[in-house]
Amino acid sequence: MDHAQAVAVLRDKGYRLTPQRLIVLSIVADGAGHMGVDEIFQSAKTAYPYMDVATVYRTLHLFRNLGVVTEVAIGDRLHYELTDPLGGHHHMVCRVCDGAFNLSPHYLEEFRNTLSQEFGFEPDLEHFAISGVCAGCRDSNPKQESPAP
Amino acid sequence: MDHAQAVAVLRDKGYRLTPQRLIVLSIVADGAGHMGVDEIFQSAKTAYPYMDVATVYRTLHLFRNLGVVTEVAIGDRLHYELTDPLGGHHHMVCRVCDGAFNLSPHYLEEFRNTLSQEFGFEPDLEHFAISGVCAGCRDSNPKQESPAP
DNA sequence: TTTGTAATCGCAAACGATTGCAGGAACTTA
DNA sequence: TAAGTTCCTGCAATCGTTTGCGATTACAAA
Repeated sequence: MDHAQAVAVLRDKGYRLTPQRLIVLSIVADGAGHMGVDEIFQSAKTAYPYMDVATVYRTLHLFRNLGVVTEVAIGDRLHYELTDPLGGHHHMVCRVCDGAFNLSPHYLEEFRNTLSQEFGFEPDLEHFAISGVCAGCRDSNPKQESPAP
Repeated sequence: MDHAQAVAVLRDKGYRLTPQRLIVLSIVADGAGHMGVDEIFQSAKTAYPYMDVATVYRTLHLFRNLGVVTEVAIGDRLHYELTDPLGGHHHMVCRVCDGAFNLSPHYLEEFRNTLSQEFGFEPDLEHFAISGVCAGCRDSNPKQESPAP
């Protein structure tokens, strides 16, 4: 999905091409993946000072429902990026450094098949992030605060 | 984990046994799993009218960090239940009917091993819910609203 | 180009969740 | 049992996100 394709999707579905939507789209498209809402909002405000944060949220939700952007939970905040046309990738997010790493969907397919066959449950595995600790932080960082004295 | 064990954990770690904490603990222990915060708060307020919702949140987070309760995301709301002493189970949550179904951890172990071996990434798969559509809703409910005309 | 109309926006209020602070309560020690 | 200290609570302010509403604007049709 690129900028032009996204505009075509909006027009084809009958949604208006407002300056606000085009600005948000450009920001997400030009950003280097995983953009937070406030990051997008601040950037949009410099391009269009009357921009309201509610509009940013509404626009991102519209884009998400149209499949134009993909929503990724990093920590407890949602981030957005242009949808990967090849069926997408998943994310591994380190809870120590907040770094995000891409993961091929291949690794989840077997799990999906098991759930579907054993329980008849169809999981939404398209866009979700797996929390954990990355190799770098695991090897160097002593930070913890869980079930321990 | 039962009520008495939870109290022992609090005392052993040096946390105070306040009425508020004991009330929240009893409510979660007596509830039939997956209790929402407001559900817990309303119930606590009848037992102790001065109870504040901030205290409920602080108490639940403390219990979660101590491993006394398990936090489960259902929809976009967090729910709580006493931690399963057998290492816990996961949840499959239907996004149509919001029903929650337990899932043995066995189904995630293979996935965990793959991530650890291939990427050195240690995922937090202890307490998370898999969103999707359950067999009942899949077979009967026509509700949808995604990338379509 | 002008007009009509429904989609969309900005604003402000509201919501669930979190945090700072000062008073009060639980536990320890004597 | 009484006193001291630290933790914990209630309150209120705040944060990020969502929603209702009247005003504005993009687009279609004349």
